[in-house]
Amino acid sequence: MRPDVERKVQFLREKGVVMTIQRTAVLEALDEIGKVHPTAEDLYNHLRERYPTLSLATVYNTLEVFHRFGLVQELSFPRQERRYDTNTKPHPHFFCRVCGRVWDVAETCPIPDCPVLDMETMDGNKVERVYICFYGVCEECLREGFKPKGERWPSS
Amino acid sequence: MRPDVERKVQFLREKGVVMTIQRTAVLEALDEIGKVHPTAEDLYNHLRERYPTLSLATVYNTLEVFHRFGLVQELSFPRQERRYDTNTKPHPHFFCRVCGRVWDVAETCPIPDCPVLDMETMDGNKVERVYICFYGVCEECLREGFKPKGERWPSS
DNA sequence: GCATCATTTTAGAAACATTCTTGATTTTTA
DNA sequence: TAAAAATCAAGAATGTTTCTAAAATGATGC
Repeated sequence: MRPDVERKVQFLREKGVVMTIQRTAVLEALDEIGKVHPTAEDLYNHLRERYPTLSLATVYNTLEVFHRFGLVQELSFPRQERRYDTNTKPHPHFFCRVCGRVWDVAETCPIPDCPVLDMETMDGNKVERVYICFYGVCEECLREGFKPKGERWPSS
Repeated sequence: MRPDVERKVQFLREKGVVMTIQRTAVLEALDEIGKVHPTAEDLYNHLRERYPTLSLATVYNTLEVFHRFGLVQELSFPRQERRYDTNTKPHPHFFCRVCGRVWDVAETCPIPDCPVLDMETMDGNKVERVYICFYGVCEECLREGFKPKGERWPSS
């Protein structure tokens, strides 16, 4: 088990969460394919082979637990399944409306420092998190003439 | 009919969109309750009395047309119905995770100028829109001890 | 203004993602 | 290892959004 995963298992145990095979499996799947910001079903498909009796509902329930304990961030885009991000620090995403992929912008193109990202309250409202998302068409889809790449992520 | 609505009716006609009573009604409803960033159902409920035969599907279809022609922006939050915003210019929102309300931040607390908001391309990807959302607990819910206010918007 | 054709609306069915329920299984505790 | 607590699997249920087909409406040409 990767140390990152081990650490999260430990963290959850300390919080009183019963760490079952399934929950650990979802942690590992997130570690393996988390960078694509997978949906619950992506994780389920990734794990079915290894854990044939795992059910999609368990994946959803598990992700809800992880979310409750701050291990994952939920992302929602119009006409898209909910996605999960293991990086819970605020960081901007790019969402390609053609192929439907989502990725972390900072990886490829760092954002200039912006005071907006650090506000803790706004006009009396408590800010717990800031979402920034660039919405548009990715380089690849631009080159390929806006053709969506799969069944899962139709253009909209 | 308010001049704002009139102008949008005109705009859509020029684009070749058949302007029916229903479509105009949805434009008016957006004009009337648009500031709360309503869901399709909110708009439907707002209009049912005036147009008893209007169907929810028509509201959805109509909003899709408006979206296609750039008159509304779709907003999506985890565990929430899709919402529609008549302000299609990028502007930050606040989403209260307790009562579920969404509002425009700029109205109450202007955001400092931020270079991030004006990027047209990022690393070769075409940026068409930038979403910024502050997520947290609103002033009122803080005061009232995190009690959700209605059936429609449970805390999550 | 009327006939024709295209488009839109309605109502309900369907699809889809997500959540809930129940009994079975596993884990924890002692 | 037994009893209690928590979780899981499977499928049913829910809620939102989309689709379908027939009826209604709107546009166009006369």
